[in-house]
Amino acid sequence: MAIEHAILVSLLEKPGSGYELARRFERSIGYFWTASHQQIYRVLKRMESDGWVDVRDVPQHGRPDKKEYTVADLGQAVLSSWIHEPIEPESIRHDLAVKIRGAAFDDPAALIHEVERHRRAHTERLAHYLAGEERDFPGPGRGSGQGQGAGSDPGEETPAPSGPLDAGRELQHVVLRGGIAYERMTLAWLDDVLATLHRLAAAR
Amino acid sequence: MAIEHAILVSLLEKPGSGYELARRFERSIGYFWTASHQQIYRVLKRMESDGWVDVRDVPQHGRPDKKEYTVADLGQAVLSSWIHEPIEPESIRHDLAVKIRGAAFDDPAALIHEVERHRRAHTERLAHYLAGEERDFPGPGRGSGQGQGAGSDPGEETPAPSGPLDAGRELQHVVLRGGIAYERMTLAWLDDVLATLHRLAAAR
DNA sequence: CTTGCCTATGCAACTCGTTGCATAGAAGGA
DNA sequence: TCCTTCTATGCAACGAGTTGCATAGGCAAG
Repeated sequence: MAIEHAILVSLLEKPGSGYELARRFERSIGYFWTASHQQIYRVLKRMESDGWVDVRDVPQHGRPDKKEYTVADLGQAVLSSWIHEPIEPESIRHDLAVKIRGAAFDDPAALIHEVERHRRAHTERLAHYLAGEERDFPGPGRGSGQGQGAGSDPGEETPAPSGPLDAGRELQHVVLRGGIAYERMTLAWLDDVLATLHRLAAAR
Repeated sequence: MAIEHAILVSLLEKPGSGYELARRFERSIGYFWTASHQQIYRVLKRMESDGWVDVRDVPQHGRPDKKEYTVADLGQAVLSSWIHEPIEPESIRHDLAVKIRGAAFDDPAALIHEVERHRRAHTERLAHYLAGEERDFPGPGRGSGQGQGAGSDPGEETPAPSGPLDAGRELQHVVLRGGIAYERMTLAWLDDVLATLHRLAAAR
């Protein structure tokens, strides 16, 4: 009960075809949700027959036609009611943590390369997020610093360019800051893991 | 291809029944992996018929008999080869982030209670982890501080009580530190989200 | 000119995981 | 006494998600 909602949000932000959705799920939305194109096509078809979205055939020059999906009124309503119903705070599911605990019954040093590989991948992701932030949310106002929560002073309004309709942008930004904080935290933890593995290898 | 491995690790740390495994998955292992008892029973049965684990019937006084599972040689080998094969760095799948972006097309203020609820849940989890750390890993050495990575100086050996066989404990501790860092990061981010929502609500 | 990649959509088969239900004895509280 | 909770195991049905494959035109590099 959730890919539908992610698709609805993405289509509200910008209508598009199944293919385009699949690419978005590799990018901005995919930072916190993944889905393969097969799944997206299947779900879109169901959503269409349920009246959550509308389709429109768009011929293209030199490319296959695409079906552009838009959110229907019913889809809006479904999304709204989902937003209002509470969900369980989710727990992580981290393969690497299982491997680390399993390494106690194998050679811990053998994991060092794997952990370094993950570290590189997360470094890349962080750089990618930061580049996206620089591109889409420039300006000095509230950079994603230490993730210290930016205080909780809702009183002070941003003086100059506080447009009325950029709630969407603000919310996209806070989600992106979450991704950045997650990657930073993960990198620090992986350093901790590496130090521990090295210590164990040295003292074997 | 992973619950099997989590079960193998858990059984290596301590043999037990399906029921006991299910309870562990709500606790220590469940910090980074969840599984319902139905699934555990089903997988255990398959693992047994594949020769990865051995079963032993244990009669009990005043309670239903239980089947105690132990890891067989083949299971050890399977786990070892899994540990040595590389896995993809996983991405998160965070429902709340979808809701937050979706709130742009609904009332952002309506999310405040939900986010506060999540914040409470994560506060509890953090307290739970910290209590577990205090209990299982006391002593001053390397408390889970800012998650700053504890440096990367593998040269310095802990002088006094560096037992030879607590590789398992060390690895359990570093995984727990990961859970703690995750919860701290999440709490900071939720504060950021709350501040953003309040700002938007004030400027609506 | 062939090989491979990009756009674009989709089916079929399978595994993974959740939800709902069932059984059954013992212990403890209302 | 009845109701709930805990231990302990399990089936059946469904939904979610992955993997493999198929089609098909255009474009670019070797």
